[in-house]
Amino acid sequence: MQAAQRVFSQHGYHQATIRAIVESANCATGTFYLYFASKEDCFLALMDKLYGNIMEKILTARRHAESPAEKLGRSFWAVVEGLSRDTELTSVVLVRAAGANALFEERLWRVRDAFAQFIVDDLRECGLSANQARIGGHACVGALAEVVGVWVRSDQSDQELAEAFEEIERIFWVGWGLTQLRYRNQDQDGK
Amino acid sequence: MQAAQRVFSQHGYHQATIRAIVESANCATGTFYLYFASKEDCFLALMDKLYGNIMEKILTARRHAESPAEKLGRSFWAVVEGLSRDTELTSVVLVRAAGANALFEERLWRVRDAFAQFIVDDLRECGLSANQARIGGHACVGALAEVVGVWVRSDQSDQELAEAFEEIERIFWVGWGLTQLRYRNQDQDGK
Amino acid sequence: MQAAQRVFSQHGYHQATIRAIVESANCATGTFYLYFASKEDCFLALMDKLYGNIMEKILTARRHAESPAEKLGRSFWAVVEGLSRDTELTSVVLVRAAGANALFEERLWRVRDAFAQFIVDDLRECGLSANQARIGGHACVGALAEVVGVWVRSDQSDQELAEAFEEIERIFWVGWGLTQLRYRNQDQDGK
Amino acid sequence: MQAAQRVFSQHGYHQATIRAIVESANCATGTFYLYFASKEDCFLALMDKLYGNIMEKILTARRHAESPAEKLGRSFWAVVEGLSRDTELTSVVLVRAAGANALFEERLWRVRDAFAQFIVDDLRECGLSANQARIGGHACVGALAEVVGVWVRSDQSDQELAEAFEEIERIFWVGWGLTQLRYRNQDQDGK
DNA sequence: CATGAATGAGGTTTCATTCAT
DNA sequence: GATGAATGAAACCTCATTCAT
Repeated sequence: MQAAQRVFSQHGYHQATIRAIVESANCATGTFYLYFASKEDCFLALMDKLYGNIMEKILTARRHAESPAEKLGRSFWAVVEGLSRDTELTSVVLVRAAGANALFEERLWRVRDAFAQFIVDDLRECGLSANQARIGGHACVGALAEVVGVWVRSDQSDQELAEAFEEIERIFWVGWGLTQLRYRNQDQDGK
Repeated sequence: MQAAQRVFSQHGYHQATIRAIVESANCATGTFYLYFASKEDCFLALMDKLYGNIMEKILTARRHAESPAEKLGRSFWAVVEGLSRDTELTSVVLVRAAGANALFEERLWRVRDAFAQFIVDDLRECGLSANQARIGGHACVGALAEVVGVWVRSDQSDQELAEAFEEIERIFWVGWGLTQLRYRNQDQDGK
Repeated sequence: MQAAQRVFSQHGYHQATIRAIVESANCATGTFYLYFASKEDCFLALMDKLYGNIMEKILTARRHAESPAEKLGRSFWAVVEGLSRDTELTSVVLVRAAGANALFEERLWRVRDAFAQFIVDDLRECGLSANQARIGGHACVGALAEVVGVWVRSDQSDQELAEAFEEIERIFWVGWGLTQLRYRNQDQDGK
Repeated sequence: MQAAQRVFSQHGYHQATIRAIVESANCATGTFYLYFASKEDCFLALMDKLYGNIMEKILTARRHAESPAEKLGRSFWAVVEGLSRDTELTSVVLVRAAGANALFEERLWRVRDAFAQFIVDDLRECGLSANQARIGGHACVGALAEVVGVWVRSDQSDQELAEAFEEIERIFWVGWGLTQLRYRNQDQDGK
């Protein structure tokens, strides 16, 4: 029934009607309400699904990392993997959620802050100042989100998104004065 | 009558009602429609106001720049000035517009792309590869937008936003291998 | 200022806005209300203008008639003259008034009944039964109104309307068993 | 749900509110929109209902007619039957539709023209000139519509309408020089 | 006399949600 | 569990009318 994400992805939250969702899912209106308490709840479930996926990947990645720099690198690529898994879902959550609803917005920011906080913590452990770390965390999340937004709109391949992330990684690593450890390549090898 | 931005800023586009706007403006419903063709038109006017402001600042700044690097630096700070002039307006356009309406979204991306394009052009002139320039442009816009989003939510001072921009400037300049010329300081002195 | 009839004629009563009327009259909204108490009042004034014209013509025509049959014939042609004088006004009153407003409708019927009553009275004097006279009166008014409606829509010439009236006159006169006295020709000659 | 015709009949198109209609139908506002796309659509459905009824009766009547004169006579009485079936509906369509809306008006004229055309065709076949036939068709439709309008306003019995039609038939048949075949009587006998 | 910005009641329409079947 | 007809609150927008200038 999560093919509601198709409708949200195409029309956005407010333009999407329950009717369109259930038609897309080939079921009746009432059936929708067996699985979701409300339209809002359905959207939140989609948000949670994406963020759950990503957070899980991040946490797994970090468990296997031995240095702060490795944690940073692996977290970074965990996000890429999570976002590029399902373009539609990513589009819904990253692009359609923002101005739709106070609750979505709040949750969206909470998760972006959480992602940023991982980076901030790692940067601190890598020796950067509190200010540099804090700003760097948000800047990095913003940069990633923007290229994902561009990628989602333009229907580029996963490969192109990965290249963009590599360049962002390069910029930030150099900017932060870190030696780049290319965890991404190792991830790819492992696959 | 643009104190409609107050209501949009507080409630977002869809939750904002014409009634709330006119009550906030101490006028009648019909009066609103003397100045705006529709609710959508009103919101677009706010978007155009902010973007007009910023674009004007950028273009002015670029006219006085002599090197690509200077253009890049001055454009960067023009955006800061434009965004920090009016927190409420910035919040409306950057945060509330995204998922509200297909038209807003499209216009929002168009402007973000336009901003990114300035950076891309300058980076190309500075000798970076097409790919690096393109990705760098979007990444930079994303980083700036993110810290503005954080700033807007947290009611920090303009000074704190400026510091964040300085750090972002530093990261990207180093990441791009450019020598930083600190146009911002000169701008500030000039004021 | 009665060029309000232009707007009513083009758009009908409800679709016509005061704004359109005053723009067409090159004056301000307030000025409209110096001459008419309300939109309804303005429309009623147009109705009264047309019916006043016609009624006056009828009464004049009847004063010069010596026999019931002559009264009938002359009344008949007075209506034609009145209606064909100003196509636009005729269109407004005959076509646009009907379903627009209870008051218009009531007045419209009152006048049609008044016209019919002239015919009824004359037919009675010509010896027809009460029933025949009553039905004949209404039928005749209806027939005339219909061809006027067709004429108004099709922008035919006055001559064509006159021909249609002649044929209607012929049908009814024969149907009523009256010898036709061709008062119309005499009217035309007099002009 | 076509008891919306009750409200249209009482108040006319513009004065009739959806609220009044649904209150009269003892249902909710939304329910109205389950069955009609809009207020206009609802009114058009009523128009089509009446005209569909009448047209069907006419076509049936004409199929069983053997001579042009018989077709003419039978068509004539088919209209009477159709109009007198439901006073309210007739009142809505014939009286309330005219000036209410450009679309209604256009459709109203189209149907009146269609009715007139039947008569015109038959008259041609009966040997009348093109001009006589054309004018006669419209005049006849107008005469019928007028007496129906009077009848609707005065709450007379069906019998009185039928008598009026008989007299109109008589006038036009004599006026056209046709021998009257009294198809109506046969219809009535057959019932 | 003339103006036209301001008014605000009231209309149509949408759509998330419910609940009897 | 599944259905979908019914609900009705609430939103946007129009436009005849007023009145201070």
